[in-house]
Amino acid sequence: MARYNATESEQHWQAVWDERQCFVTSNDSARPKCYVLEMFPYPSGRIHMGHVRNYTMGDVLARFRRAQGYNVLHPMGWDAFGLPAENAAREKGVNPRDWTYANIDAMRAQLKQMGLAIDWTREFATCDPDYYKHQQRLFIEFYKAGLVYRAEADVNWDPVDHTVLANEQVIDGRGWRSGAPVERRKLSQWFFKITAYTDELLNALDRLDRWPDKVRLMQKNWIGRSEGLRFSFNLSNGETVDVFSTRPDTLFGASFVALSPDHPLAERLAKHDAKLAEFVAECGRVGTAEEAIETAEKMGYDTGLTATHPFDADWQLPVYVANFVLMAYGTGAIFGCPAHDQRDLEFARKYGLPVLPVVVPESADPKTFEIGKEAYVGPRRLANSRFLDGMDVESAKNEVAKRLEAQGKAERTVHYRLRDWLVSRQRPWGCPIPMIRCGKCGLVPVKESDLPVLLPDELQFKGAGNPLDSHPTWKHVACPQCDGAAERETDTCDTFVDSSWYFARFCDTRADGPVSRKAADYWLPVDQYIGGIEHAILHLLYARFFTRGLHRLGYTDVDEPFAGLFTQGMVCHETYKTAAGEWVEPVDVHKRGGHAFLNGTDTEVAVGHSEKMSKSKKNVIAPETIIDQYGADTIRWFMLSDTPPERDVDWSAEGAETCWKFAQRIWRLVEEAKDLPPPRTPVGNVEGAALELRRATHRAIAAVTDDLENLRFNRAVAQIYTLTNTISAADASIPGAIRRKALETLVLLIGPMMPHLAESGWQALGHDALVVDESWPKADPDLVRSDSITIAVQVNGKLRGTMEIARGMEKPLVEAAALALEPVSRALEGKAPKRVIVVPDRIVNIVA
RNA sequence: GCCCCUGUGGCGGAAUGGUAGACGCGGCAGACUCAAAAUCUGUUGCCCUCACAGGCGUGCUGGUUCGAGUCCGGCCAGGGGCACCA
Repeated sequence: MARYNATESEQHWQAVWDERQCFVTSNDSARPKCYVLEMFPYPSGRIHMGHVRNYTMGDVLARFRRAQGYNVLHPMGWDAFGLPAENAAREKGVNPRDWTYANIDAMRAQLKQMGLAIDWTREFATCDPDYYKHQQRLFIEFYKAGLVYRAEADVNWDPVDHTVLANEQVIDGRGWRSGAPVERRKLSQWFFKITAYTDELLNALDRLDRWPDKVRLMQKNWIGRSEGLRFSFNLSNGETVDVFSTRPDTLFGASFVALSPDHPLAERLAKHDAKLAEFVAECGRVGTAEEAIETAEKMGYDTGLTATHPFDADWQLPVYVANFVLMAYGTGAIFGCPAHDQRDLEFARKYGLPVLPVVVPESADPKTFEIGKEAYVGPRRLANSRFLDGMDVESAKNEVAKRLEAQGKAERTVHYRLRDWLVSRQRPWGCPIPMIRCGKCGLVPVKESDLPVLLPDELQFKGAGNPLDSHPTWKHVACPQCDGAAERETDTCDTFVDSSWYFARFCDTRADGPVSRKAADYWLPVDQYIGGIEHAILHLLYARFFTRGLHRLGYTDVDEPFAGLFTQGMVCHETYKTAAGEWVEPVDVHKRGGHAFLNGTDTEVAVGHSEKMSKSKKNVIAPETIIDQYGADTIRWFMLSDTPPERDVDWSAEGAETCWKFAQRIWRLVEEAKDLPPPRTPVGNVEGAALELRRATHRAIAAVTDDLENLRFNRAVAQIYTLTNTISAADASIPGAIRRKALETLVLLIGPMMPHLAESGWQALGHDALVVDESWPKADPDLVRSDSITIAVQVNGKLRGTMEIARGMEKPLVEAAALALEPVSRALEGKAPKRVIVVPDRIVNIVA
């Protein structure tokens, strides 16, 4: 019997699918649509296991939906702008464009080897002028619609990548790519007005019911809505200062007012107060890095001013400038209530300010309750608060708001953590921002007829700074309005802009405008989006915002780009380290008796935790080596087996071997079944073992279908193993036609997961058509549920036996049968049962 | 610090409040083989037992229930997100 030759078979079927254009998708079909999308890759040069896992899942779903009769859109493209190309340019002297397109060619070939059911006619890269010209047009349209603006702001400066970063791109005070501590700089930059949609982005999360709760929660926290009261204090110098508080109920516990060092009032006061100026300057020097913030002590400067308590004209509070008050949140000023806010407490202790509890826990006595090192932030009753005494926190908040509003001093407001999206990057390998700065006319968009603003062919990467800025001619242009000498914007778009609308472009990649309304109406939203959890905030939030922008501009009717989201886990692998502490690659390691050694030696290496595959830990397995050895179907099967798709999976050589053996096993079954009579051959009455095989087949169809619908690939795999075992065990007593039918069903069921093997098997079984053109098998409900079932019999909740009964058997009969069981009477020890609970077709529990 | 998630055999993991451990890996025993690989068959949570029969088991601890891996409370451990956001 010939072994299954995966390499040969896979090349063959990929060529066949290609020739017959099996996966080229029409925008015009009577079939229901299904848009399946995986997050498109950055063209680093080669695919990694994370890609394999991601694209396998999407491919299974795309093929499954296709077989179910959907018109499936499953495209692929390249997130092709970004820093690695610039780094390659700097290190190797290549052109970033050439480097990028060469990488795309290499990765496309690798993806094709995986046998993905992708419509390659829709492929594009974000660095294609034909893509970014539309992005430039969108930028201008967003600008005209008031969704883009330029402003001076404190920005996050990455000193290694020499660019500014969005808030979302600062992780623990460090740049998301470089890992360098981010510095604060005041610069004039371009922003997308994502805050125009804050409420919508927040509220719509509730309707994204096919998104993971975790991602929705992360976005919710990121947007960070808090309701509170904004009100003003009268100051001793005749001015007023606005503060924002979510806890106005604690107003009688106030012991100071604090301004941010960046507050306009603080800056004004500093002009006449050298010590204050020095204090403000020092606050500015403390970085935003995590350590800096954690270790930074609460520091304040007493301005000498006082603020009058809103409810007591005789009550004066000192006004400080304090380093822990952020200008960017709320009003940049607070009232400090040390008893009920940890930061205020630390500040008050340091500067000897009063700490008066005004909310007291139920268990405590208001007269003796004291605050120690921890502020009390719990619920219960107001105390020491005049007209608020005895109220609960919520009522007190309302009462304060009501009274201050009546005085015209306050307003109930909502504040958010979310800031506008800073999109300018001082990088040359990105989509040029299509704006021109004219001395006379100010900021002027590039004329539509002048789009695209193309990147120059050659860029000089010598020295620091943006090569677009230092290019001899590129930035010098005539003003589109006055025709005078003007300069181009040399900043480019954050690459997250590129990925914020690519899914809409896929709907019609030949559209004259950025997005074809007709195609978008047909395809959007994406039915199932699949990618890594690391994009839970950045990419997914930006894409949600951008889709709203597209809606406003009339390109689409939808607000939410991704109706279904699935976040897959990472691919991990064991790590190996020598005694000297150097990482060792898995290919250089072999295992013997539970220990690992360097190949060809007896030098033991330490086996470390399984971690995400990374170059630095040298625990990367290149997918192409696995595909070369076992074929794409094996690696695909591995990615689907055992581990639930949302969890991290451990790659293992043994596991890959197992998957390969399973492919061979299927092939053996096919070879053995070749000469069996076709499934339609009359077999007379089907009963006994033959009926059981038929039932097992239909149960498998039902189960696999249900599991694939819900992306439970690991369970679908288990169901397929079960059916395979049943088919293997079926002997010659079962009519050949029924055995053959079972096997053919198995071949169709593995179609989405191991598509090449399925085609080979289908062909070997005598079919002329392709599996990709076959319909998904349908389970017969009558065969899925059997007539007799095995139910459990418990005594006092303990299993004492099982019995096989007819489905739907009447309760009294079931009860009698259960009581007649020998283990039951033994457990009862002659006692009469107190009560018998019969759950039809499920269980009997006898209470003794 | 705040918020969230997860704890099940040697391992990956199954299990609408109803027979815990499906399926896979690994182990053990056997068949085939001169032998090995591959393949096939059986077996495999732990304890006691020759066996039958028992007992114990889903991080710990209470509770709800005829019945809890699943629901509720408290703890412990691991992971993730946010982090001077008033």
